[in-house]
Amino acid sequence: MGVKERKERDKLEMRDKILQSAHKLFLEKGFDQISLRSIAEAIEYSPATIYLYFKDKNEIFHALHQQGFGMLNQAFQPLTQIANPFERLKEMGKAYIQFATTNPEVYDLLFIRTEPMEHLATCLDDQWTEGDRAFDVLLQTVKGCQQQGYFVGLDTQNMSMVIWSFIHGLCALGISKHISHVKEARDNQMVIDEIMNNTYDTFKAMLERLKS
Amino acid sequence: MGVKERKERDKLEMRDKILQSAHKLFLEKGFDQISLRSIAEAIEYSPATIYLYFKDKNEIFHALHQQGFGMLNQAFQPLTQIANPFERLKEMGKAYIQFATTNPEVYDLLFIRTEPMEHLATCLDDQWTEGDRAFDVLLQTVKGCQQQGYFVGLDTQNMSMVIWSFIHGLCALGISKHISHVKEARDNQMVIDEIMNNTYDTFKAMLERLKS
DNA sequence: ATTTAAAACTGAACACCGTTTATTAATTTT
DNA sequence: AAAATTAATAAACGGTGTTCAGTTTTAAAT
Repeated sequence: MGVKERKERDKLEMRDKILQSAHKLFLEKGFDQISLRSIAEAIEYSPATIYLYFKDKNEIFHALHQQGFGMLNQAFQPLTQIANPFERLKEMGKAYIQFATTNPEVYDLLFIRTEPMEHLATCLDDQWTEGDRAFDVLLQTVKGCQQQGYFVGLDTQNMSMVIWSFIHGLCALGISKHISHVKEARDNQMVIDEIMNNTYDTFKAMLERLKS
Repeated sequence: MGVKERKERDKLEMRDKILQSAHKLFLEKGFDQISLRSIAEAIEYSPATIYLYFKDKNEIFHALHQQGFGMLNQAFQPLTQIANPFERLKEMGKAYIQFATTNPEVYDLLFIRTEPMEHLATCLDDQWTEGDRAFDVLLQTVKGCQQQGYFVGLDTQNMSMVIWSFIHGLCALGISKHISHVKEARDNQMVIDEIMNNTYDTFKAMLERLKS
């Protein structure tokens, strides 16, 4: 009777087991240190077995990608409470940076690595729904700010892109070890965080001045 | 007599030959499609030979990294002619975006990939001189802008970081195929360029407003 | 000119990687 | 109990970066 159902459950369980192991290895060793073989070993199955549940490695990473977006959305959840759009915008940036610095590998997967995007492009149903949704949240917030006199005369979409570009650029540089110039010190994570915070504070100060 | 000198010349020539082949393959096939074996084949030597001239693959990429900075500096060369710092700043951004979109693989190597930075970290003499220098150019330009009434009251270094973060973020998103939301269209390079230009125009408009 | 020392180069191997296929083992259906 | 279906795997394929014991080429010394 319920044998078919059980099999489906088993299938999903196995998928999940694979993903969990992948996620764990991913956090421990970073993106390009994970191999199908290491995942297979972790779940105590042969490497070939994984191919019964996933088309290829990219599909696994795409699944992790979606999972990562779940984490990001969760981090953004509390912000919906903030009624004032400009305050919300500022807190969004803070939360975004916080997310990126505490989950650098995940951020890398979500916004820097091209593999998940490339896999997406092969999916026929080619669209980055998670990305679209997240960007729309930003868009609405910016629109709210404009209704309160910020950024007037500037296109909402372009302004949102400016903000996203800045925040992403800051996080990307921070994560990828490309901030070393700013002489204060080198390679010390504490210091990099400090630079990122200072930079973000300055950006906020800029935005403040754009109120008419 | 001059045999030692000739040998040294030969050694450098070989290094250069390897680098040239690497650079060519790099432009043709992209970063992670280059293998030492393909480089070896291109120069018609055995893979093992390469290890007589480079410690490992990362050292090759670090050399390409430096070479890429040479290209970037060259692209920035004409800008020194522009006396007005704010005009120069705006053209710098334009040139930077131009460079990134026409040489995406090089940009990727210079500012996104972590491998060259990681190799650098193992170099004892650990410092990113090329990066430092380029950032200093930006810093001086921002300082010039401030002397003309722009961004007053904002820290020069932080302001420079804001600008670099924005431009880098824009380029990184453009290159890495993460711009697809902005609904106008999908995956069309023309459109991505357009979005980048619009975003940059908006950023410039923002900066314009920050004159006291 | 011949031997010797050194430098340049390479074939073959090692330990990995993602992926495919033929085969075996387990389970469900008949 | 037999047949059919499903699940799992061992083994192989073609690829990767890297190492090292040898060979070949070159220069120096005799």
